[in-house]
Amino acid sequence: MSGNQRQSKRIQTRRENERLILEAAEKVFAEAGYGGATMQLIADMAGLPKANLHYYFATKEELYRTVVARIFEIWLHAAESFDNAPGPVEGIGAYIDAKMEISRRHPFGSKVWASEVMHGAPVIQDYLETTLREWTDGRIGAIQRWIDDGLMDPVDPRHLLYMLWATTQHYADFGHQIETLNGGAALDAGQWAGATETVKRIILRGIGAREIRPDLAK
Amino acid sequence: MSGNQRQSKRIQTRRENERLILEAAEKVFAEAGYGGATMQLIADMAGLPKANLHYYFATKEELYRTVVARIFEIWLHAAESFDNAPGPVEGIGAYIDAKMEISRRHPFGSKVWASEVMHGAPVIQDYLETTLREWTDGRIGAIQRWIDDGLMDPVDPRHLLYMLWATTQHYADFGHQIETLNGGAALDAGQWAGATETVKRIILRGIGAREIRPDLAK
DNA sequence: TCGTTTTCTGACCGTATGGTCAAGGTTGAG
DNA sequence: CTCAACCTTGACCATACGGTCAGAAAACGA
Repeated sequence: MSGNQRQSKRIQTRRENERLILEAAEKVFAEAGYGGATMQLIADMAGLPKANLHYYFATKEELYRTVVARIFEIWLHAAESFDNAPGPVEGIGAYIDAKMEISRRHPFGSKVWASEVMHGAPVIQDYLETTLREWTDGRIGAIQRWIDDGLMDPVDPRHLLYMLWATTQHYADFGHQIETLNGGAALDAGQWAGATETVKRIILRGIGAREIRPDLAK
Repeated sequence: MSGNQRQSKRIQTRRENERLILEAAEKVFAEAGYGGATMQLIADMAGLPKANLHYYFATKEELYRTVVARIFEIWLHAAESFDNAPGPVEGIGAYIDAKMEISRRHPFGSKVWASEVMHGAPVIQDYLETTLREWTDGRIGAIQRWIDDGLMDPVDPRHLLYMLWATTQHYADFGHQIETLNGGAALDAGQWAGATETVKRIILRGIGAREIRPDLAK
């Protein structure tokens, strides 16, 4: 209860409002698209007057950029699960787990990202050409090393990555379709686990991923 | 050169204009989203005055509905390749071929469909609940029969279908990202073939699909 | 307490959009 | 040729949107 770390009320309010706005914006951009989203709708959902949004974010595009950048951060963080794995079973398995978890917990963010890329990545083209390309090249190298080490079949690493992205993100981006085909109900915890297991199993078996067996190592 | 099948000029012009409008609309809706698309932009791309669009399609929404319905037709047609296949190798293989071909030849349509579903399917919810659900249930039955006949591993057919949709449509919907990671160039014919083969191989192997061997049949 | 900085907000503005309309042009059957 | 049905289009309209702004309110340092 002491005064340690007490934030000034100004900073506290600023953070809280920015959070409210960004969460509302993420949802509205995801559900209506950039063109269909209106500042008024975002303001209403955040519980703030529209003019207040423009106080924190000068323009609609700036707000959108901030939303997309935050999503990219989450994406990058999940990508770390790929690293430092001894083989494809651990690395790709953990990556699928992480990306399925993102689809489940951040469906709006995933949709905003998908929408952005589908429309030609007008605001994050530079991310694609720098950070994403570097990350991709690095992971391609890792996969190739696993292939060379005989830990999996020789599969084009690039297309394998695309498959991983596609299958995991599908559960967020096409969640509405999946929900409809599920009788109108969202997937429950067990169904999410089943989806994750099925995806992991098909892909790991499909690439002929082999467990590392230390007893066979020289 | 005879007059057989000569269309009256009126009908001819009507068809041509509707085609021009629908093609332009598909592209604009795909690139800008429903909210971002404007009738003026579509009109310019079709080479017609805006008022003329409203003569053929009363409202923006009606034009959009028509575009989406056309895409669904293509989708359904490709789905036929699943049928009458003796086993998963032929059925799923042909389906992947067909869907990859759609992604390649109709990227705009695929994006419009994806966008529509991502936004909660406001105009095609009835399709999802009727035609798509029936088609899906039928295919789930076919897959289950293959499993029962020992032609593939016991895999949840539902998630397998989602994987097929996700991986194939990804090449259209996320084509811009793939292009960027491909050094800024669209996939050439060889790369498309490589993608198709990789997807087919990983999935068919992943589900343990076995060729039918007539010599082993009773 | 006082003055300054930051935050908040209703009212307002210019513009772009979906849609309308009336008048003129074109086509084709009788 | 005639006339009705159909097609085309520039000009127009109401609305909704992103963005602005002046002034009130709150927070803060001294």
